[in-house]
Amino acid sequence: MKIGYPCINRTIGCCANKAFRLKSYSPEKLIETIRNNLDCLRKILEYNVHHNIFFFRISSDVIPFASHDICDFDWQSHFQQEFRDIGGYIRRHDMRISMHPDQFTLINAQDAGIFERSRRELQYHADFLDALELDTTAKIQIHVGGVYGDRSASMARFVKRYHMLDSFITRRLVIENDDVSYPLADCLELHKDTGVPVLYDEFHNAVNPSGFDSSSALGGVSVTWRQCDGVPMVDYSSQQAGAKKGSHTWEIDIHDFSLFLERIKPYNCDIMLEIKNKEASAIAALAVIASEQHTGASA
DNA sequence: ATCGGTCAAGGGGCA
DNA sequence: TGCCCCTTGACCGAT
Repeated sequence: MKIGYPCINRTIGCCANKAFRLKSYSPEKLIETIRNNLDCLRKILEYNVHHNIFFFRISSDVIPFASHDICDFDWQSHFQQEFRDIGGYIRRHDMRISMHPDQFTLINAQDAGIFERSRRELQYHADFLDALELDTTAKIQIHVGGVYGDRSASMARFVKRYHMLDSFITRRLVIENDDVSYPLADCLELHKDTGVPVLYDEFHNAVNPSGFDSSSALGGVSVTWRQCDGVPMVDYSSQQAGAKKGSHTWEIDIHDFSLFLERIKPYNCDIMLEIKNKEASAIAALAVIASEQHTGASA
């Protein structure tokens, strides 16, 4: 079991997801920004290894505007050496990597143009992971998409569109139960029609449930990940006290996390902590696991 | 130097 | 239909 955090490190003082406004786009600015982001990504990964954190979500913004019309820059060739170095570092340390395109990536969109832009965005993410020469256990996670007033039609459209995607995308694609539209039961249904692995989000399942507790959810998703997909990825967060329902907590609740681990004990998975203080919570979570293993060994 | 509205991209919920 | 919210942090123009 690996523990990870998404995109940003708050300790080391650099930013691997630096972007800029479309209005101020220039090829020079793009190159400079990518160089900064890759340098920082490398530093974050080194920090992670040093702290036994072997799961990381890489920001989609490392290459700003990568799938936008304005960008015709061949970043793969220009930064080939940097990608090889970083990819080699990831593989040497057996790190697990995910990426998460944002909410505008909708493969079940009614509009063909939105689908096409989403397809290009997914292509960028797949190209990125390919440039790092990572195997198919490195995943791209997306939500199912919009409901558009007709859930079954929109799920059918997801299946149809999924089958239109090239295999170099689908071999990395996984879907995640979301907090508003498509709960876990729908994702498992879509797995049946597509074979897409399902990434279980514990917090979304609490906010938008569909009859699964943590344990049965893990049981359900575990069989959707094949050998070539790696062990299931799981997103974990908890509610920020006093904030709007669905707000991610600032700091991991160690007690709640321990209970979660206990409930999913029979299953192996890699856990992504979607918690705002990032690496601090990952380190705290690792301490919990270490102490429980110690307790278990001496019991 | 600091503040805060706004940022490529959509959709959902509510009035 | 139209408006505001989302998740999120940082850009960048206004002051």
